Formats: sequence, structure tokens, C-alpha cells
Amino acid sequence: MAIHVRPGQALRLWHDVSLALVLDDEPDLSARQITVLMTVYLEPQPHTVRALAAKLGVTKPVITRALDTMGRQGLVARKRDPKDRRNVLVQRTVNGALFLERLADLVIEKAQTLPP
Amino acid sequence: MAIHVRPGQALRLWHDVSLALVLDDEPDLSARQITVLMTVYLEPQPHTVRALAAKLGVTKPVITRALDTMGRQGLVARKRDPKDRRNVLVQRTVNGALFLERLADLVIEKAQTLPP
DNA sequence: TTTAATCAGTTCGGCCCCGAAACGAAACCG
DNA sequence: CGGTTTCGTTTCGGGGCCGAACTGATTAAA
Repeated sequence: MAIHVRPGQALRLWHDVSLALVLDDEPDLSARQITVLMTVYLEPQPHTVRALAAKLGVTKPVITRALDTMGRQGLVARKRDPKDRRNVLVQRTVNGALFLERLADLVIEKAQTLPP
Repeated sequence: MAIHVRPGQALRLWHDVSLALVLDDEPDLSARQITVLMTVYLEPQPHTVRALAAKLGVTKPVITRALDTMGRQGLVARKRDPKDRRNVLVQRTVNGALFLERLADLVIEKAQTLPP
């Protein structure tokens, strides 16, 4: 079920959602942070720091810091891998699921009200 | 011509586009910066610093700094309003239009390849 | 014409992120 | 075992963005 959009609609959609994210009072996530978050929730588990860094094309400290920040906001959680205690498994949380649910609703709402 | 998307598709679309933006080597724009940029290109001119700040719900220095950064990258230009020389008019550039054209293409491409 | 209002920009201290490099813990391996 | 690799994290110096407050320029009002 491919979705067809025209250029003006694509830009308008991206603008409207971005503006809504900027306007709400929660602190803005950076492009990298939100990409980490969505990867954790959309791609199959498990997620390690190393794998996330490779997938985004960034260094490991970037992932560590993103997990610090988003962990403080309760959007993700860390857990040591019991099989190999060098690994850290990034886990989903209720808060994170709710955040992405709201983002999805926002995209849907803005897509529906798109001018022709 | 409203566009209908389901939650999983909305998140997948946002993720795929964000990941593509993170992966390319150009420096990432912040959520505020990209919102300023799109507002300038999508909303009717003219755009002043004060009006942009009000529309995004941020302070004026945020807009000034965003214009500094994006001006350095050639995405927008500043021009004094000849009618009222206190005002700065934010103007579009070829580079900025190209950037947003690529963003629109990215959204369209990711929307087309969306799983059902 | 002097005063007040309204622009955008700058300054300030504080905070967060950046990549490269060094680090400690854990697992592997000869 | 001891040495090496592979984890994630921390440290470091540098740079950008943050809002509040202030500055300088321009316009409007009295």
C-alpha cells in the first residue's frame, strides 16, 4: 500500500509536524536522538550501542549520550546483557511508546488535513 | 485530497526520512532551524525576525542565530526592509529551494516504498 | 524636537553536544 | 593462566545553542 504525495504536500506535512513538535513545551529531541529512539522501537530487538552507532553512522559516545538524555526522560532504558556482560541492551519503555504514539497521531492528523 | 496513513506507516515514514537526513554528511539542522527554513519557504512573504519568533513560540535570539547558521550555509538571506529600516526581511535562496526540494523528494520516496 | 516605542542584534553565564583518545570491565584465546 | 580483543563509558578541549537582559539604530508620538 504505497502512499503517493506530491512535493508541496510532502513539505507541508513535514513543516506542520515539525512546527507542532517545536511548539509543545517538551524539550526538543535532536535529529540523532529521535532517530535512535525510533530505531529502537521499529527495528527488531536487541539493540546494542555499537549496532546503533553503526546504523546511524555516528561514533559510540553519541549513542551513549543520547541514551543518557532519553533515559533521563524515561524514553528508553538500559540493561546489561546477561549472556555477555560487556553488552548493553537498549530497551523500550511505556513512556517511549507513548511519545511515539503521539508522534504518529500528529503525522496522521497533519496528513489528513493536507490541502490538495 | 487528504492522505490517510496508519500509525505504523507514519512512524516508519518519519524514521526513514530522519535516518536519511542523519546519514548524509551535511550538518544536521535542529528542529527549530528546519522549521524556520520551511516557514520561510511555505508561508507567504515577507518574514521578519519578530514574526518568525512569534510563530515558533521562541525568543528573537533563536531566530537571529538560526539565520546566522543557515545564512552561512546559503539556505536563506537577510535584507533590510527599505520601507522600515528597523525590520529585517528573510529571503529565499536558490540553495534553500534546492535543499527543500531534496527533502520533499526524500519524503515522497520513503512514502512510496512504505510497507502495507 | 525631545521622548518613547519598536526593531534586530549582541552579551552573558550556563548547559549540552561533538569526535578523538584513553579507560576499565568482560570475554576470548593461545 | 597472560595477552589481546571487544564492549560501553569517560575525559578532554572546542564549539553551538539557550534565555534574560542589554545595546544601538530607526521610527512614531507628544
